Amino acid sequence: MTETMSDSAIRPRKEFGKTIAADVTHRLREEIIACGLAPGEPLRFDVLRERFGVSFTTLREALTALTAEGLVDAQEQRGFRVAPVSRQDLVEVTDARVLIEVELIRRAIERGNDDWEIAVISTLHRLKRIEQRDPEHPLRDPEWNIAHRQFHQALVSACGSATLLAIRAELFDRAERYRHLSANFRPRPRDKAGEHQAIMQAAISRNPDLAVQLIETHIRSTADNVATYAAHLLDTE
Amino acid sequence: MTETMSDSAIRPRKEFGKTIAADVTHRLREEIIACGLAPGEPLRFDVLRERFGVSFTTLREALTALTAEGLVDAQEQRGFRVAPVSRQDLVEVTDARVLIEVELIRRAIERGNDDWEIAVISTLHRLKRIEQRDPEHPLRDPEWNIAHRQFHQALVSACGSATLLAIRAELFDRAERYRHLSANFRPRPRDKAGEHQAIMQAAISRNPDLAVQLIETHIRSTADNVATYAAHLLDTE
DNA sequence: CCAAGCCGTATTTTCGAAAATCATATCCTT
DNA sequence: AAGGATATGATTTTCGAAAATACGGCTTGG
Repeated sequence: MTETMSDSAIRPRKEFGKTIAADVTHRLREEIIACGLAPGEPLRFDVLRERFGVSFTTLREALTALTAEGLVDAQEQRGFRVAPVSRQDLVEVTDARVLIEVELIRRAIERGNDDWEIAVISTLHRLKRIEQRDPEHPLRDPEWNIAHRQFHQALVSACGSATLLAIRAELFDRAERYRHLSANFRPRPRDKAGEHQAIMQAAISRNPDLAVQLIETHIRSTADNVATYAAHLLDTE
Repeated sequence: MTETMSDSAIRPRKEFGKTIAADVTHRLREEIIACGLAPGEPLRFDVLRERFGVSFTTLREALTALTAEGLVDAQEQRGFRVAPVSRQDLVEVTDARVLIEVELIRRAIERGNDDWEIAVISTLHRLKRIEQRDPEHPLRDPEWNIAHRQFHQALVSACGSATLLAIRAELFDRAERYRHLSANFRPRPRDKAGEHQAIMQAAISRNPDLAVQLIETHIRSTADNVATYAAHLLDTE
């Protein structure tokens, strides 16, 4: 009876109705995206078992799921490692994102209703609010990352295709890892707040061509930034 | 010493260097695509364990991988089932395929070299050869399915993006399942051989606009066929 | 000195039993 | 008799031990 849903003493909280494997998958994904586990780093079972407090099999399931998402690299019979990064991969992910996101923003603008507009506006509002706390290093703030993800998610959420949304989400995660990779070396962030604001306005005022152009620029210039400031990490691999 | 690599007496062959889990994933994928396991059907461990001769954990890993591919549906704490089919899902998969495949065929035509042309021509040749064996029911011939997959794969293989190729392959598999779903009810196949031939010629003669148009028609008319002849299976779910 | 094969160790992969969770039928209470 | 709690059986989920496989150093023969 003293057991509420969040006896978050230490680790072993686990949301109701969810499997431990799904929980570990989620936590591992976050760590890899945040580059707490470096690209190319071997993922040894002993170490992970210690860190997450679960058994071999459960870990294996999580690693298999992340392999399908492109965040982990399975080397059969020789274990897993964090998916390596490369300039080529960055280019591919960026291109794929542009292709898909551009299409989805068009569909969303065409189909979005009141709820969609409200979601776009409110997620941007929260993002800006959080941004004010530390305008210099937003990427270091986990809450900013969540809010940022949710804003971009909201923008395309009305596109009408769960299939394409799932693919988009996967590519977004892979791109976010590259952003984190370069975050420590980037001198100062460019005017992201302004860009997000402009995208929101183009979307809400139902101007698909402008929105598409802004989104494409947003994605490509972020990738260019990564390629510049993480160059030393991309060429060695 | 009598043990060569293919002592394919019964089941337990396993390619060198591969894990059992990867093998089971592959076999399960094929069965689901061929609708040997019906859409929506519960995937009980006891049954699968019997059928594939592996343990709980190995099965779980395979099911997790297929869940990420959209062929299996995980219901946390309540097991797995074959991903259900629906008209909506068919439309989404078709749309996504057109979006991506159209882009990839353009890139492949622009970048393809001699090896690419040879691959396209030879995979089509093999497909036609196999097709002659049973022109009425090609889908029932596993070899035709493989050859068909390889021809479409070859067409886009020179696109230069492993990322997009992986996404394309996933969508192709999901679409192929729908084709098998309606195969038993389709009166007679339309002129697929001719369509493939035309696509090949447009690609090799480096006519991207024509190739794109043919591919889009090819994909959409296949989907329309499915929607028509598997209607009773799509509306009930 | 080098190459090739071999052995011991480190690590992954697989298994089946045990724990956790869900679904169903049963039994109270009102 | 209806509604709700509870026990029971079926099924999934998790675990750690055991088997399989890869890695690295060592020896041996040329």
